[in-house]
Amino acid sequence: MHRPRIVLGQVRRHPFIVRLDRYFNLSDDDLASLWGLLEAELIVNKRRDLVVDGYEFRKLCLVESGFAARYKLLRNGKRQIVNLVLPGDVVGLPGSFLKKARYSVLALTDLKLQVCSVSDYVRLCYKRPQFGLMLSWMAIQEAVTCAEHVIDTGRRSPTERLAHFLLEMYTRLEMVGLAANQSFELPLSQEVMSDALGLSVPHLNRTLAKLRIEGSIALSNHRVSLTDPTALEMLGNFQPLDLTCAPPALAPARLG
Amino acid sequence: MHRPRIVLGQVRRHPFIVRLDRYFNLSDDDLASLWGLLEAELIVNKRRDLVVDGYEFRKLCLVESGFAARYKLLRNGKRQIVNLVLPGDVVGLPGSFLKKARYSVLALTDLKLQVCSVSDYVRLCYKRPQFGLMLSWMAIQEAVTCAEHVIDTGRRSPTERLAHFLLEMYTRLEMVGLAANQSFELPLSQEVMSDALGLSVPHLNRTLAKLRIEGSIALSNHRVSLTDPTALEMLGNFQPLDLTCAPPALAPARLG
DNA sequence: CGAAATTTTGATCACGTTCAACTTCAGTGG
DNA sequence: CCACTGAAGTTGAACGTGATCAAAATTTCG
Repeated sequence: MHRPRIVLGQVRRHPFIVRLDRYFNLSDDDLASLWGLLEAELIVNKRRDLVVDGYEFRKLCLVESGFAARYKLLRNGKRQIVNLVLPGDVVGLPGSFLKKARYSVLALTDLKLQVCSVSDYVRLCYKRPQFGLMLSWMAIQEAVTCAEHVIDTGRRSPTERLAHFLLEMYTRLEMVGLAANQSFELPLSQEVMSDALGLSVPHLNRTLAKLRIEGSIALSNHRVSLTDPTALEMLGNFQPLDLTCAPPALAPARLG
Repeated sequence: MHRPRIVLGQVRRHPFIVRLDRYFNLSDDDLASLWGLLEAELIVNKRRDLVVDGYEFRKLCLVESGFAARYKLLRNGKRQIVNLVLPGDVVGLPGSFLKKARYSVLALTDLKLQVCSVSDYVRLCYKRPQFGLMLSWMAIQEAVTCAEHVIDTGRRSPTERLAHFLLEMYTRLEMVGLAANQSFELPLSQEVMSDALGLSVPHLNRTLAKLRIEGSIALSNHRVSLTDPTALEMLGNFQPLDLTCAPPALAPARLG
């Protein structure tokens, strides 16, 4: 089987690695091990379902570029988006660890992915324990993002929710170099946003308009500008996600 | 320092171990390693905050018995409960992996806990990689529970939410032997439930009454009986959480 | 037993949904 | 280039749900 040569310099620019490297100081060796697992590079077209609720899925897909949504369709016909998947995120976390996926994942734009199998990854975890910890870190990040989302939909007013959402998008995109100067590209329809925030489309639209009129944000095409971040932070009560750095591999205790 | 002798038979009955053992076949050796990390056994009284939003927390506390709530207090005075912590769950996941905790954890009943430090645990992960995977599994479970909670608060009607919630409680408690025959002890005030489900107390009360009148549930003191589980499952669209079992430690590929 | 917390009930009202129409825009083919 | 089409965004009016506030009933606990 032919394996392309791995160019570490390029790998280090991959948004997933950029994100991980904040918490783990990845050695060239680590990168080589991880990239050695990859089975395929995949392009998925907009509107395609990547993961389907109810079916087994056993891959981890590192998102190099593009947006996706993890969602659930309910009996009553409504849709709830559980989380947006941005560049640097992983598709298949948590779905690949369940006997059958509970959510579907939909490509909101064209997507470029690197794919590896879960079993290969887990095997690597046994050989190099730091990879197990990386998985934990990713899952914890996922859990916290989700927890914040519970608070959004549970107890925040529509305006607060939207403010929080936009700030979350900004910081998550900024982490991977896709946002700067209080401004970023957000290729989501209002229907997607409303299903993420648990609002109706008309009400989301009005809420968006409200923030625009107040001068807190500006929109053009799909570019969002946070023109009054302070006001938004006040509204949304947003706190950036600050995971600790993982302790280094070698136990500092009991040096022999 | 005095360490109590570890009685493995007892450890195996600990709800946390019971829960983990479904996914990992824990050897006596694993149990000994894990129990060797424990620093203290702790009793926390009802109404005490175990973790406080905004403060550093670096412990993992295995809940042997009792109920707690992970919650956030918002600017507007409202409270959202992100997740209920049941016997077998871990307090400090995810809080201990953040620079500062983002949520508080409140004891809803008296609590009995086994405590270990995060850095000790992580150190163990490097020595025995399966512990890193266990942490991943726990975090993934957390993420999925939370995701389900997003759907609840986002797109389910109050009745659906409550049905889903009661079924979730039943299955989580059943996993650790605290529920059977469609019936279980749930020592939560209606205020707690309403803050978990994002409803007002009066409305939760009415919703509870509705399910009672329809004959789907019965309540006495704090014992819940699911008298018509089928109806509830229909309403709540509940799916039990079925994590995969972790692959075994030894890679089946390339035996040398 | 008395005090406090919790549960239950009722009345009112605001917010956000729903449904429908209309506008704007992007893409396509005549 | 414009007409056509379908998707996405915007606006309006009416309705219903669930919040809010208040008070009563009940339970719990010191």
